[in-house]
Amino acid sequence: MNIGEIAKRAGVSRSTVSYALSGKRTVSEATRRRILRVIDEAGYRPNASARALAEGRTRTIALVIPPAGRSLTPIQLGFVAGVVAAASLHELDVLLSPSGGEHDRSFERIISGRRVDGVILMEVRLQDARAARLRESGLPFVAIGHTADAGTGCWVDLDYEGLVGNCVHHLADLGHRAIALINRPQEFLDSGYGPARRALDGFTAAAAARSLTATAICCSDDAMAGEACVENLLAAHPAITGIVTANEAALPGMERALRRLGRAVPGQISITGVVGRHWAEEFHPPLTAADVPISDMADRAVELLAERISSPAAPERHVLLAPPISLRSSTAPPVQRAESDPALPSQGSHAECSTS
Amino acid sequence: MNIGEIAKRAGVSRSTVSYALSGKRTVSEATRRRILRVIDEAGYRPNASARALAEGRTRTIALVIPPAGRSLTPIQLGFVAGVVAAASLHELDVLLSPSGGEHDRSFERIISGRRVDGVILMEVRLQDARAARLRESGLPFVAIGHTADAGTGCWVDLDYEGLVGNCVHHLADLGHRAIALINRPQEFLDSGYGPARRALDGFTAAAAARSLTATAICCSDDAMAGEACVENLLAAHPAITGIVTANEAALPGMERALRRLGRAVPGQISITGVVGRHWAEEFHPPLTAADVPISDMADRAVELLAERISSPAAPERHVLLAPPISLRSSTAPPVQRAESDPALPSQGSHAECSTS
DNA sequence: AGGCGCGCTCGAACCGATTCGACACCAGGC
DNA sequence: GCCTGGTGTCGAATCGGTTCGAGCGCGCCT
Repeated sequence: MNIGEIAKRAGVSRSTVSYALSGKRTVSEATRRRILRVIDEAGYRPNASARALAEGRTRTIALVIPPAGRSLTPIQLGFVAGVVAAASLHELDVLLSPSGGEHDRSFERIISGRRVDGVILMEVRLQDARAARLRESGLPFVAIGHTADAGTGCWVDLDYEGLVGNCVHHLADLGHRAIALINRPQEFLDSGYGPARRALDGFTAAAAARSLTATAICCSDDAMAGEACVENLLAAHPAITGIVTANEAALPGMERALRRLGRAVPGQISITGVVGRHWAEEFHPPLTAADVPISDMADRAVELLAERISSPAAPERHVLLAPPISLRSSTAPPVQRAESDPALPSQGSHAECSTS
Repeated sequence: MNIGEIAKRAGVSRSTVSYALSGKRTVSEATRRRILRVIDEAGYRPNASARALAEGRTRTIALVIPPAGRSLTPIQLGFVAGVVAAASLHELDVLLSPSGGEHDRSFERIISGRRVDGVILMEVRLQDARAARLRESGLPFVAIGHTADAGTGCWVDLDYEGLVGNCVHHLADLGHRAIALINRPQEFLDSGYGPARRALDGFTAAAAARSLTATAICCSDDAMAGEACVENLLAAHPAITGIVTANEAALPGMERALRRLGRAVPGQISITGVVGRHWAEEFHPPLTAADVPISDMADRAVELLAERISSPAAPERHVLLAPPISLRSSTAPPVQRAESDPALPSQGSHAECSTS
């Protein structure tokens, strides 16, 4: 069933059918009605490949995900779902492309075969080969996270530096004097992954500004690493009363370690950070944190891309999101140790216990 | 840069370029070399839309995911990644399609616009409108999970009935006499979601075969629900010593509840079930479970689909996977309560505490 | 009455590939 | 010397749409 068949049945030419459907030229009401009735009866839909060829656009965007071998984190997962949903509202379909290693052929196939009108690039690095390739190809694209040359290209990102800084200030305001950052894995930091780098920068700067004793460590993206991390951290730095985390996957392990060490949250240790809402709410007690606005980011990315596709000459736009800290119940003023008025003996004794 | 331009530069006709590339007719060695050199210099790749139109196939498959609004479970996420990776090996691209609610337009667009050569349908129900639509359209498709009329259509599924049965037998072999099943949410059961239904059937049948006291309950797909679920369960049925779960998302909450109730695993309560490996390993202690072979399932689904696309007349194939139970450390013989030799007084007293 | 403009429709070109039939060329066999 | 068969190449048709230029019929204005 193609447009020619419809035209024949309606007794008009193919072009008239096309115009009746697109509305790009006027078609008399009577003719239009007749054509639409035939189309309806036949259940006709224009062939997407033919239309793409003629129009020069595919109405499809690519979403480039990190190497598929490694399991995606729930935050990335949410992002994928968000992009699909947002694209659906723009009548765009989403082609999923893995990248990295053997899958680069797929990426290359999609780019150079002009299978898509634009690309959303997840988890970009400060130096990113895929971004460079896209720039060279001239295909519109939006990066999630920005590359080292932040001025060029469109991107949507989270202000990790500011957000982590806010967390530090939040702890400092409560009276904490010794704090720690639990960051993403060391290899992310080494390979120039922006969020990890900027989380560290923001942490260091804010801690310095408030004259806090600050310790930053990296932690693999899993619960077991989080558990070990917190144990080592508190053993090496017993004075720490506040923790900022940029690593959501480690949270369940952190919770486990704190419980085993007998450190109450927020009684003895306050925890905050930048994590997905889901993780913040699953934590026990619910985590006071800057919630990563995943679906916001997905919406903005698709919006930026759609805009760029329709007017490629428009200036490149950037979006830097900085969600507020959602107050839940994992932070509180630190326990006063032996100094002024020991008003809370039970908490005090607990604290002594735990440091032994 | 198109095939005509390449032909001109190489001094041959367009068809010769095409044949040199596809190898479907012989081209002299000298000509072929010349053409390839020109292609290489120009960085030419055939336009995917044009090729799709001419060949009548898009070299793309659709992966239909559950309504995107609800967060995907990690198991589904892993499946998406697995399908993308497997498809990449077959030189197929993957178009992601949400389904359900407002997103059905996207599904319809993909199907009737012939954007893809085949479809993989996730999370099918026993009665599934999408499967019916696909059957009607004649597009090859593979379902993950099977519909009520299991004979028709291709599918890949897990033998939930047998697997949950194995878990029951495992507990029975260890000596447990009172067990429970923690299933997927009630609404899944009600809406005819196969895995939930078959898990229940397998549980009931195996428990009856071994004359066990059996309780089956449903539980929402999140940690808080799991926590409440285990608490209520053990309060209502204090005799229970073994739990089988088909709900991986509830595991963290179950762990939390058991710890708070002071029930040691596997000392006082044994736990097993059918869950993704990741979840089994994150559990504390590591969960003895039938690991859902996610990437296996993805591979098989893509393989079946690729086969069906290349030879649509071939008989429809089904794959029912039944992975073995991986022994980790969350199951053990039950504590003997007050009967024969009370060899473990401390555990016994704990048990008394917790039931109070 | 002639000319103009407008509304509607048609035919043909085009997008960029694949594929089929035809043909030129050359070697070998009678 | 002619026919045969195989090899290599070309031109044209085709896939199913979109879009442009042109033409037709009609009413209105001068």
